[in-house]
Amino acid sequence: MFEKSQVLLVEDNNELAGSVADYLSALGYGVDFAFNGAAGLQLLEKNNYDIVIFDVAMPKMSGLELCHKLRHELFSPIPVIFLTARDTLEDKKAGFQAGADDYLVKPFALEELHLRLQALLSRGPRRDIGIQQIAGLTIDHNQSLVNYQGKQVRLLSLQMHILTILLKHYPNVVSRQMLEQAIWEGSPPNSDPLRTHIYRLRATLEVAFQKTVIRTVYAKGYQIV
DNA sequence: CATCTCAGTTTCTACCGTTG
DNA sequence: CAACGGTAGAAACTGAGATG
Repeated sequence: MFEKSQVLLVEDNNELAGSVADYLSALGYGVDFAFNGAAGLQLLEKNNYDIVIFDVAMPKMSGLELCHKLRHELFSPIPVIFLTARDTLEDKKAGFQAGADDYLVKPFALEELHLRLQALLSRGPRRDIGIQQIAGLTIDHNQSLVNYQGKQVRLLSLQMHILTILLKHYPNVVSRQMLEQAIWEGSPPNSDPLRTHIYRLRATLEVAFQKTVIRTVYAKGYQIV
């Protein structure tokens, strides 16, 4: 059985978004919408997609910025196609540098978009994205694996999330408040589960690597050492 | 040194997806 | 559909550091 491919379309032009979505839905894709980059990012954080289509020029957050965040903050290997009215070499270069896999200049034939989608989907997720080397650790964000001197552990998703946030701010201290905000967004739980998660994350890393990875800075927060 | 606050640890429980 | 295992959150207890 075929799984139907989930597509995220981030495009601020209603008319174009509508026609692309209708076309792709008719072909059997599952299509989600966002009308600006910020909304697109929220959907990307929440759901899983097989491929994303970004308009380059959008309010709130441009496609370039969104793509950059997708690659460097979410460490997502999802294939990305840019749609844009600009067709200079510089524009294309900026797109690929932001992490795009393909680039389609408007106006375009819907069939061409479909062909490019198929080509990218057949290649699957990118393998060069999501590997981070920092503080002596090698982190594979796609598989939630952490390596240190040849030793490897797999982390739970929430543990990985915490580690990712700490690494993002390395070598600075991240406050507990900031972590809670990042993990639970608007509604952090009443009790203090962050304690437990930090504790377990530490235990996991220290058992595996025989090394202190997370240091507590009293009343300030946590930092990677 | 007494007290308070912050952090670490452990245990229990609820929830959810998987499996037989 | 029940049993099971994995995961996350709540709560209680312990210990360490700050503060006056």
